Amino acid sequence: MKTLSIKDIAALANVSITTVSFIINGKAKDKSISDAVIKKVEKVIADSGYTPNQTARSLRTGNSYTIGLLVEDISNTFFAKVARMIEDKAYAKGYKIIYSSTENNAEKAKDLIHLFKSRNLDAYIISPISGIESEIQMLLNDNKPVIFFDRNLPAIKTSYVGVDHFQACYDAVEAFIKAGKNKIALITTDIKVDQIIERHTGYEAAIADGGLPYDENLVLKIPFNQTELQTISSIENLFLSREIDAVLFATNYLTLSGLRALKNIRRTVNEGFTVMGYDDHVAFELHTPEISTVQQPIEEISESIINLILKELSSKIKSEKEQVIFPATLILRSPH
Amino acid sequence: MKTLSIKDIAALANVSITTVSFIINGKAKDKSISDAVIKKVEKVIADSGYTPNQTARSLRTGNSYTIGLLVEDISNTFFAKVARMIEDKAYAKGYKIIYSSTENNAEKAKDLIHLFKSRNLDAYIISPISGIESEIQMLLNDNKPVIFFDRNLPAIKTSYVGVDHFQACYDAVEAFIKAGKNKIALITTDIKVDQIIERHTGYEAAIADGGLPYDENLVLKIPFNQTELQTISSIENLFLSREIDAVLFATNYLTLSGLRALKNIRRTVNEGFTVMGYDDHVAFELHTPEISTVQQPIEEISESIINLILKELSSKIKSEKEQVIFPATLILRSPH
DNA sequence: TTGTTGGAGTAAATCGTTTTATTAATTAGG
DNA sequence: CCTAATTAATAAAACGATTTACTCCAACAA
Repeated sequence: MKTLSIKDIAALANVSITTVSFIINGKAKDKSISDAVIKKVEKVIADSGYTPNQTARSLRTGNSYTIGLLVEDISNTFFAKVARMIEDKAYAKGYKIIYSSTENNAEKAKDLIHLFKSRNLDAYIISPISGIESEIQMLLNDNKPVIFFDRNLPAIKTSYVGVDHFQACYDAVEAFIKAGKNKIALITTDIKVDQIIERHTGYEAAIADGGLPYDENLVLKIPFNQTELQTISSIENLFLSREIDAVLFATNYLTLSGLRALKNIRRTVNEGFTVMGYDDHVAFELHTPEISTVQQPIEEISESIINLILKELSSKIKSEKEQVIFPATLILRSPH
Repeated sequence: MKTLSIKDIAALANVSITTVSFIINGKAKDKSISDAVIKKVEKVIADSGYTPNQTARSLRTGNSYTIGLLVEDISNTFFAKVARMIEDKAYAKGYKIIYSSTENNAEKAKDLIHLFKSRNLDAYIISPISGIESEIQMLLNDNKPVIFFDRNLPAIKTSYVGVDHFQACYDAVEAFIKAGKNKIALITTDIKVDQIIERHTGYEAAIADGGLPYDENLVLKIPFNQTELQTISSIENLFLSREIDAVLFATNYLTLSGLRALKNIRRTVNEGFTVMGYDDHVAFELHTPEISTVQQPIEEISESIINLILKELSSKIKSEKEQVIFPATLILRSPH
């Protein structure tokens, strides 16, 4: 039994294709189709289990009820959680998600954007990397909503949902200082995007405001493309070579590498050596002792993203771009 | 500047649409198009940055170079990792992934399958639940490859990639017994699928073979739809009310709940009370002491899934269905 | 000379919808 | 009674590709 088309339904109901189409799309009243015909066609559709071919629809109308999600790595817990929440909310409105991981590689990202474009996606949710500006601009010229999150591309004028990382890091360091720490390390990456740089400047500002000297030996910038083993050993090295009483990690995966490093060198977290992670992770909570962390409000972020998209999609006129910045929350656990 | 169509390319190159299509699809030689024309058209395409509209292609050819992935929850680390690996391998072959989470809800899953079908997906990777048999059969009748993984649906004859959970649990319990344990608990869920039931029978068999009495009070079946807080308290209850010297968890998330429960009741894992988790998780490795676990070979599973799909897609004739079962590995950590 | 073959390319049908005209029949207005 | 407006429905074009079936011409054989 091959799948039915609108033609078959029209034949079965003894009406024209047009009539069926109007009924499917809820335009029957508008186009003054009689109630009797509506009922008849609806019955045929229900009995046959017909569903319209989305591809044909998409070709004709130019939209696909599909939203593209482009992140660095979908298996990263932060992105996976955002993906899940976005999916839920999109599903409720009849939208599906198609995703890909850019691996922080501009070439791959550009390629993916072209692929997405050729599929008539209705909107894009992107955690961008520099080097893809012109493809993003292409999407915007196409009048497709593009929402950045997690990271921004200042050269592009589009909506952005993010977190105030400056303040988050400032608060984290300030908490350390209030707890009497004065040899505070920062472990971050060398990726040159605002959202990472802000974390560094937040750290610097809090150090300065706390009256501590800025010691560049306490700041470790991990090269992005290095293996985790290399990262762990750089961190071990820092911990063994410098006197440190508190450490702030600037990303989730660096925190995990840091905890591995601590385990390797058998240094325990306690009143004399406290740790602050970034983004929450079950491992922080189950760690002994529990690990404090800077928590991004994932649910709010996801909700905000999907709301912005739905707003843009539903308004005919070009809606203006918004910048939504959420505060992060300090989750302070045991020794702090 | 609106996007170009094959028509525009044909006009720019002064040839017919047909010729352009043949060239794009590498059929030029076959259809005896002259080298000069091929070169000319290729130049026009390169200069204009034209990419064929995938939706139109899909409508005409009936396939979409898109694979659907349906799992219980994409934010679960196991599924997120599988998703990522599948995505990588699919991308290398020009396929994209579209995913959704079923939330273990048959109605939602059926709905999603219809949605997917109306989008002409080329193949489906599904961690199934019972109640969706007829929709799966519909896909198979349509001649679309469907690969089950993680869970199977015995009523449906299609390829399955999974793990020998019976043996995994048998081995885990056997290891406990060899270490001198004799009050071994099992914490599992009440979902009635083979892959969960096997874990129980593996446990039972090892208990029996080890000469221990089967004590049903040591087996806790957590209802699927209960909140995590409820789960944690049931587990605490078990630990407090029974004398237990070892515990095997049957799923990843139950292990995490179990570790939370242990933390709450301040019971530490040591020689007298050992724990075995399911699926690996950073939290197990960073736990103090480290938590042993039953590890599914995620990379092999993903690779196997994608290979099966590509094989089915490339062979014109109906390829036969395969059952691929991998062994799990016991990762034994500190006190064991 | 005629007929066949192969090379080089194209016109038109098709995929399954949506949407814009258009038609035919009925009703209302003057 | 004639025209205009409304109701109820449809035919056909369009979306952007792929693919089948042609055409046209030159070369070659008999």
